[in-house]
This record gives sequence, structure tokens and C-alpha cells, in this order.
Amino acid sequence: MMSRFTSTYLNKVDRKGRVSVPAPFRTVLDGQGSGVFYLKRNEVDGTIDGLTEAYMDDVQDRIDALPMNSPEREDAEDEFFADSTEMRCDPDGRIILPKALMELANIDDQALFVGKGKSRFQIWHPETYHARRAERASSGRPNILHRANN
Amino acid sequence: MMSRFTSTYLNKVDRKGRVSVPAPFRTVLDGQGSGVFYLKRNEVDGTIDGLTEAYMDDVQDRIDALPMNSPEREDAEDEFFADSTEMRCDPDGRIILPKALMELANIDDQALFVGKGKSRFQIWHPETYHARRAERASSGRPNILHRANN
DNA sequence: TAATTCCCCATGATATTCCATGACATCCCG
DNA sequence: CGGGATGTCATGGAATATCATGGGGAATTA
Repeated sequence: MMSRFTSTYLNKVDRKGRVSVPAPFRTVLDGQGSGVFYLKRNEVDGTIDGLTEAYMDDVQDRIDALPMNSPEREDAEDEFFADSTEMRCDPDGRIILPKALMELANIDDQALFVGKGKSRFQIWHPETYHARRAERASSGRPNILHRANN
Repeated sequence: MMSRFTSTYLNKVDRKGRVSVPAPFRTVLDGQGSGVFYLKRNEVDGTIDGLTEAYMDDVQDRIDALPMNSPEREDAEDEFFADSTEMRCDPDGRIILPKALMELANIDDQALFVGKGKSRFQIWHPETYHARRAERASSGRPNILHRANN
């Protein structure tokens, strides 16, 4: 069925703080797991990362391989667990965005859901996202994925 | 079996935005996967790229190899995931073209499907396509694939 | 109690499915 | 070789389902 987070969807955040998770995203989440997913602080871009359960399982495995009490492990745990929230949609497909994440991403009454492939999506303040893309577009960075075959 | 997207097909876009995907293209899509495919913004040519699931799987693998949160990765994800839409034909072999893509390609009531080989096709505004080809034909560029044997 | 979260229902808009038609190609049998 | 039957395909419309959104109210928590 639906296998990737693609496209973008602009949804309203209502007075109670509820947002609909785009139906195609819900399909992906339901398809690869129990429908549980994680919202994580993205400090680099000032936005919210949505991660699938499968992705977090993989992160967990890699953290488990690090020595207990090592600074590397503490850092990873704080980033992926302390700074994340486990989420699941309500019966109408909505979630309530945690306040701390809304502040980080500067979200008020609109939320832009952005597909990021197999295991990730993001939730942006719409204008922040478009500004960020415009910046990157003008940077003149070559597209490293273009290649000869296919 | 049919293994490549070839030839061109001019189909109608009805009032609801529906277009028939040419039957031979559907055969290719069904043959190499679940029938899912992707429509992607082609900013370079002002048209729509259709990509097979296999092609996107390959793109995904190469993106997964890039460091998370790097500008290169963000660029690639935005281009291939945020600016693409996962599609599948309805029971009659039709899709509805996303509005943003119709605007990009300047498509209104006609869509020209253009075969591009094993893993790609395009959807053009018919006149834009023919104009583009005429331009290139008059540029006098030699065809680098022509050779003596075979 | 006050505030918050969760669940249920309602609604308009949009998308999806289902069915009908006509054009065209293919097939089959006389 | 011809011509009718059959099937596929693109297209159109109507019926049906889904989705995002809003509000009421019960349950939960502080």
C-alpha cells in the first residue's frame, strides 16, 4: 500500500491545539507498525521531526550497542528519547502537538506536513519551510543524486 | 511483457482533473511492482516526471547513505519526497493530477504522456512538449548515441 | 474545581468507486 | 476474404466513501 511519506499538506491547528495528520501519512504509519510514531525536536532546522516506530527501533538497537553511561550514549538517549514524544492519532486521525514542539517550530494555527521518505516526515511553520527552501535553492549547491544511469 | 515506457499518448483531463494513464504504461507499472508510482516536479523542464517504485527505492537507498540533517540530504529529500506524490491508478486506470503539478506543467484539459524508458515517463502540456523538441532540433546538436554497428 | 485530554457526532468538500457509452482493435468463423 | 462478435480502452456521469474541521461533552488530571 502507501509506502512513503511524500508530498506536503497544510492543515489547520484548531483552538484546542488539534491537527489532522494527513490521511496518506496515517496510511504509512498504520502500514509499518501499530500506528505509533514519535515527534522529535529538530534543533538544526527549528522544526519537528516525525519518526516511524521502525526507525526508532533501529535507533534503539544502535544505542543499545553503546556502553552504558558513556557520554555518547547519554547524548543519543537525550536526543532521541528525552527530546521525543510518543504519539498516536485519535479516532479522527488527529493529534495534539506538544507545546514545547510548537514553540520550537513557531507553529500557531497552521502546520505544514512535509514528506521525507520511508521513515520520516516533518511538521513546519509554513513560511519557515518555504523560506528555508528558498535559501537552499539559491545556494547553488549541485544535486548530488543526479547521475548517468537510470 | 511490456518492459519500458515508450511512445506518446495524448489524453483528456476531465472537469474533475482525472486522466487515464495509457494502458501500456499501466502494464509497465503493474509489471515492476505494486502499481504504485510517483509524480515529481520537474523544475528544469516545467513538466511532470513519473517515476517507478523501483526507481524511488534506489533514490531512497542513496539518500539513506547521506548524513542526517546535512544540507545535501535535505535538498534531496525535498526534491524527491516533498515535491513528489505517491500515486496509484483507480479501477478504471485513471489518476487525478495534483493541482500544484498541473500548474507547474501548465496543463489544463489535455495531458501528453511521453515514454522515457525503463523507469521514467513524463506528463506534458502538449504544445510545451512540441515547442521544446523543436527548440532542441534546431540547436544542431549531434546525436551522441548514433553509431555504425548494431 | 478548573483545565486538559479524549471520544463521539455533524458537516461540507473532496476523492473514490461504480456503471454506462462509444471508438477502436482483435478475433473467429463462415 | 469479409463481417459480425468480442474485448479493450478512454471518457463521462452519478452514487458512495473519505477527509479535514468544528463543536459538545464525558473522562482524566492537576
